Amino acid sequence: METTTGDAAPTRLRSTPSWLLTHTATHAHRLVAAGFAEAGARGYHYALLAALDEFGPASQADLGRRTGMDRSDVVAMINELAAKGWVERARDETNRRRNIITITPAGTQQLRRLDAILASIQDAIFAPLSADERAELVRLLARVLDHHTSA
Amino acid sequence: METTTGDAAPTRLRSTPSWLLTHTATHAHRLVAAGFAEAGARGYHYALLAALDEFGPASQADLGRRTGMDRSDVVAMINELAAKGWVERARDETNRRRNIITITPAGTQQLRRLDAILASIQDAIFAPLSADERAELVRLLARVLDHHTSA
DNA sequence: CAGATCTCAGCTATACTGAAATGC
DNA sequence: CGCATTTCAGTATAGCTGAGATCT
Repeated sequence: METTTGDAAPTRLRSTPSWLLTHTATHAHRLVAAGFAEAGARGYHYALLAALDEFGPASQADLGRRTGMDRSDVVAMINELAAKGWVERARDETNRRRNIITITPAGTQQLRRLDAILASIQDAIFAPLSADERAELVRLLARVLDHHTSA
Repeated sequence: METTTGDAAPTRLRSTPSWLLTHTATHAHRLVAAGFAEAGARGYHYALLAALDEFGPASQADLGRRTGMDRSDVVAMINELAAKGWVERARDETNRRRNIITITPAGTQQLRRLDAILASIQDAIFAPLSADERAELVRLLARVLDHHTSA
């Protein structure tokens, strides 16, 4: 049997935007996590590699701010990424409180692999939406997110 | 300092629908959980009370299917709801494997309280969207959810 | 000294699995 | 017997807190 079959949800829930949001997010998260797991990665890995690829070497605190991750989760994830050889951690000699995290060539390769995986999973998740609808969804969600982060 | 301030996220993340989805869901979830906590409740409580109110007395298995909750989480949450006097648990004598869960008058009252709390939190979460946009968001999310549940 | 950074230990909630007990 | 239901014990992950060590 599937996660949920038949039996409609209460209309109170189905008409509550945040309920729809958290439930679709749960389904999406499950699919993304499963896809990444086959490549030996997690969602957090992708977020960190993407930030390093786009903005260049950065401190762990910067990475946390960029990706919305907690400082202690960044520590743990950089440990994993470094163990797999996807990033390198070096002390910043100009400010010795900091580590400078750099993506390696192998890390860049892994990022490309994850890009491909993620793209196909997005298609699976949002299959019932047209390209225009998907873009509209992105626009609406980005507006809501900005409201809560740039406040 | 806030959860996230300044520092833009990588465009790879900001243009990935499922990333926007899970992050907005996280913010929404945090606000809802905080609001419900002040009333001594959780999101799970609301879902169960809403199902009981709309469909009448039901077994725990039914409630799980209606609300998308796991069977073992239903057990734990019904324990809490029963301890607070918001539902009653009785053995179904026509099928003694089952419990029949019934919402109490106090439970109905609590549901109304939570309705009011939830409505005001939705307004806070989706403040940057017009009524039309919010409705569009609900429509798009419902389509995606249906695709993954009624499959 | 205040404040930033990194790290570790540990907590909570969500979502889920496996297995046992009971009953149809 | 197979199957559904309830219950319990336990796991994994995300997100977060507090505290200490180090450095500016």
